[in-house]
Amino acid sequence: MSHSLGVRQAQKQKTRQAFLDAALGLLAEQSLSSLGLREVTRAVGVAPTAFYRHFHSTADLGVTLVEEALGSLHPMISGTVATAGDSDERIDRAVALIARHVRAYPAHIRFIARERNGGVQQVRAAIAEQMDRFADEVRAELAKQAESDGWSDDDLLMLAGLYVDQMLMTASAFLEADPDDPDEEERVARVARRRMRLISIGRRNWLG
Amino acid sequence: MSHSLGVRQAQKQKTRQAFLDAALGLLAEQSLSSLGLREVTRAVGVAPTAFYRHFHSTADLGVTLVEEALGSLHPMISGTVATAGDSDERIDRAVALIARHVRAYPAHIRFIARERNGGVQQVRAAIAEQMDRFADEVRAELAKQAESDGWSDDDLLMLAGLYVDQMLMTASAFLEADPDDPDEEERVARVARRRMRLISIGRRNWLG
DNA sequence: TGTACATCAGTGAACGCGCGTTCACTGATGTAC
DNA sequence: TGTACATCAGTGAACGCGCGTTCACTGATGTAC
Repeated sequence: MSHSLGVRQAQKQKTRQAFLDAALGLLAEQSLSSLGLREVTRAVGVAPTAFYRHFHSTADLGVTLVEEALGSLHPMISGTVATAGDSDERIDRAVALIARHVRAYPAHIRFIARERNGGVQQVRAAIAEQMDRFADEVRAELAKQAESDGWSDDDLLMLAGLYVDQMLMTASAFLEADPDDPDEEERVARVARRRMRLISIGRRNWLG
Repeated sequence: MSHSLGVRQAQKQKTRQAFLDAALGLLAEQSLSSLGLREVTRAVGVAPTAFYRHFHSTADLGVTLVEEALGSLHPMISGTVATAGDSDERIDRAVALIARHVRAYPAHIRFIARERNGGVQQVRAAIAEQMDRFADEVRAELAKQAESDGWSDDDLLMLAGLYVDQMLMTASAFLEADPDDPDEEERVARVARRRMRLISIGRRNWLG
C-alpha cells in the first residue's frame, strides 16, 4: 500500500496525538497553568525529553488543544444556529444538540470554559480569536434569515456574540450536571431553553 | 483608648489581610492552582511557615478570597439591577456602574471570572454558591418591579441568572479593554448596552 | 502596680521530592547511488 | 536489489532549583493574683 506519510512521520503524529489526549484527560481536574510536562509524558508513557520533539512548552500544547477543541465545537455551534429559530420546537432541538455534544466531548468543553479566562495568556488569546471567528460566522448565518431584515451588521454581531456566549455557558452548565441524574440535566436544559426563548423574543421585537 | 481587639489579634488580622492582598495581586497573572505558598509569603515578606498560622492551604486562601471578591461585587450587582429597567437611559447607567466597579476592583473581577471555571474544586463550589445567592437576590428584586406581573418565580430566577451572568461577562470584557484606550472601552460598553437592551425587550414581551 | 506564668504569631533550619531543561546517545527509518 | 550514509523520534542520566511541610524555637502580648 502507498502512504502519503512515511512510517516515521505516522509514528510521530501518533505520539503527538497521544500527548494531546493525555493532556486533555489530565486537564479535567486541573488547569493548564499547573499542568507539568513530566506529568504529561508519564501519562503517555515516554521519557520527559520526548515532549520537546513535539511542543516548546505546555503553553504551546495548550494552544494546539484550543484548535482541536474549538474544531469540535464548530459543528455544534453552526448546527445550533441553523436549528435555532424562534419556534419552541427548534429551540428544543438546539439545546438537545448542545447536550449531546457535551456528552460526546466533555473534556473539550471543560478545557475551553476553563482556559478562556485561565492563567495562560497565549491560550486565552487563541480562544478569544477563535470565539470571535465563531461569532462572525454566526453573524453571517443570522444575516441569511428573514428575521434579520432591517438589522445592521453591527447589531447582528452583537446578537451572534450573545448566542455564542450563551451556548458555551449552557454547555458548561451541562458539564456540572451529574450524568447519572437525568432530572438535573433536564433542569439545566429547561433554563437554557427559556433563556434562548427570551433572547429570541428580544430579537423578534428589536427595533420594533 | 479601648480596643475590642488586643494588639496581638489586630496584628494577626493585618498579616492575614496582607496575605489576601498579596495573593490577589499575584493572581492577576496566574491562576490559583499554580499559586505557591512560598510565593505568597515572599510577597508579604514573612517566613513560609507563617502561612499556616492563617490558612490550611492556598485553596483555603482562595475560598476566603471568594468571600472578599464577591462581597465587593454585591453592591455592583444590586445597584445594576435596581438601576436597570427598560429605558435606554437606565441601561446606560447600569453599564457605567459596571465599568466603574471594574476600574475600582479589577483584581476581584479577574479572580472570580478566572476561578469560576478554574482548577480548584473548593473555590469553584464557593463561587457557584455565591452566584446562586446573587441570582436569588436579583430574582427578589425583580419580583418587586411592575414589569414582573404574571411572571412565575421560576421564570424570574431564569431571568435573574441571565442578568448575573451577563454582568460578569460584561465586567470581564471591560477588563480586557486597554485602560488607556477609551475607544476600546466605549466599544465594550456599546455591546453590553445593546445586549442588555435586547434582554429587556425579551423580558417586556415574555408571554406577551 | 508588680510579678510569674501562659499563650501564640512568626522564625529559621532541615527534609525529601518532583520539576524543567541540557546533553550525548541509540537505533529504526529514509535516501542516494 | 544492495550498500553506505543521513536523519531524527525517543532515551536516560544528570543538573540545579524551588516547592510544601515538619519541628523546636523565640519573644512580645495577655492573664491571674
